[in-house]
Amino acid sequence: MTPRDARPADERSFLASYDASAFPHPSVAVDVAVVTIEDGELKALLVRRTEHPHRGRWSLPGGFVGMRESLDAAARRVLAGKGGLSKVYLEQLYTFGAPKRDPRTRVISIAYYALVHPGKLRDIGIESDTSRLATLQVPWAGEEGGRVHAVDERGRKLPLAFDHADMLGLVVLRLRGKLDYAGIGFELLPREFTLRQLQTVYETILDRSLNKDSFRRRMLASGRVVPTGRQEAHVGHRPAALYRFSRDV
Amino acid sequence: MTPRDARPADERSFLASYDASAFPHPSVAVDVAVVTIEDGELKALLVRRTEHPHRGRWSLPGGFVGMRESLDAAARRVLAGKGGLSKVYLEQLYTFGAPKRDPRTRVISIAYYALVHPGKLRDIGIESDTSRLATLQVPWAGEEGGRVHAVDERGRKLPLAFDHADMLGLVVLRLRGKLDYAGIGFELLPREFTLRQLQTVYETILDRSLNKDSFRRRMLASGRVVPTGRQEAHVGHRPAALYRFSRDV
DNA sequence: TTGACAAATATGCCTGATGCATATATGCTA
DNA sequence: TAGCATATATGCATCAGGCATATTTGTCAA
Repeated sequence: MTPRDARPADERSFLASYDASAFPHPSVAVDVAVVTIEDGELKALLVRRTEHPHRGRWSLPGGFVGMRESLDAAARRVLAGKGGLSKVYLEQLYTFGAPKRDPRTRVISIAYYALVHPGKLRDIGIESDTSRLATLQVPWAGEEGGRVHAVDERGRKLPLAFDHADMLGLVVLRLRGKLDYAGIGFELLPREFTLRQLQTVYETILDRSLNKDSFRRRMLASGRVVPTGRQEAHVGHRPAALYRFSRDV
Repeated sequence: MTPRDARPADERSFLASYDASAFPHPSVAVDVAVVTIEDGELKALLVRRTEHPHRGRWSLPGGFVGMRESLDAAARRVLAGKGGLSKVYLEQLYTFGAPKRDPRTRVISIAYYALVHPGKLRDIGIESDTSRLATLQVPWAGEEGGRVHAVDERGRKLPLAFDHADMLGLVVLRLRGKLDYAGIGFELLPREFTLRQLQTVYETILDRSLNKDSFRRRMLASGRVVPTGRQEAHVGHRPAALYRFSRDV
């Protein structure tokens, strides 16, 4: 939509008929869930809040949307601010707009999620006092009070600010839904990977074990996975062949 | 996100550290695609714009989001304004925020889609000078210039305002993706329906024909379709059994 | 140098779902 | 009351997924 439909449709100029300052506008922000898989666990990048509200809690990195900036551009700017994450898979997730989600003023937030493989994330030195990679604990699907928890390396729950737990919960559901459909699994792996690594990504996202043989057959038959001719080295057993993702079909 | 992360984290009160009037905010609107299936065609409710910009073009019904109103509530309010569409399936689709999508000022629009069966829509008297049910012509998936067209009953293209063609395109993709997964097909049918009607819904959304026997077996085996014991009447051939949707698996 | 190891890779079979063809049932209409 | 058009039922071939078993191959330790 755009003009106020309820307005009398007389012949004033469109500038006169739409006065942006005539009523208050909400603030618009983006929040970005940077997700990776490490040691068979889903993890997300969290930053500690240093200001009210929810001071001391953990939140997704975010920022306000500039007046001349697209939503995607705002999300990429937030990513760039977090140590140079560029060229990563980024997709809009959902828009959160409960009137009281921020106690200060009305803030509507467009949530995004980015997928990175753990090596890339560790390279840019994420862990610090105000930034960490938190493990996502996903309760059983549809379970009562099935909210996603973020925990530290010792399993202690990290308190999340605002509705960011809802955002992370939606990320998990979206990943499960798009896993087969789109090439999401590959975004969480380095450029070359073994089928075992790919299966671990699938099993982590789906939170269930998969049949090894049929997984292998299905992936090879899909044509989205092509052998590079190389194989792993120094793994203490027969090395697996390395594959890469093929976008075409 | 919420506070300005770049701000110095000193000890001023949070009210002082966040001045909503210090920088301009975009307008926030919702647009709702009311979708139905009639005569084996996907159709959407369009309204004719009576003001600039895109005066005379067709657009999705929409409205601005109130400062104390959730996004879902805003979308339902828009629906209620269109002749009393309540209790319909409504789901957030995607948020469109290109800086120039509205030439007047920055407007960020959260697109929704609603699913209705055609009887319900016809009952409330949709067709008029400024409102109509337009057929969606969906080009072959991934085809060059694969934009969705809205056409009138004679097949003439209706010009769409803003990025509303993109919105309708996304609706179609979303419907295809969620068709098997969620109970979307049933929202486009009356409370009791035949398996043939359900198959037509599936074929219309997927834009391909399905095997009748396996479709029937699959639906009955899914447990989401239960017989009511009743059957159609006066159809000029053997009447089909009537079924209804069962939410519990 | 060689054998044990651990996981990758290969092969075969069973089962269930889907595609397809054919046969039968049934309310409506002329 | 016969014919019609479509629903419903049954049988079979094909294919993908689940599962078990056998073989292959770098690594590491004796």
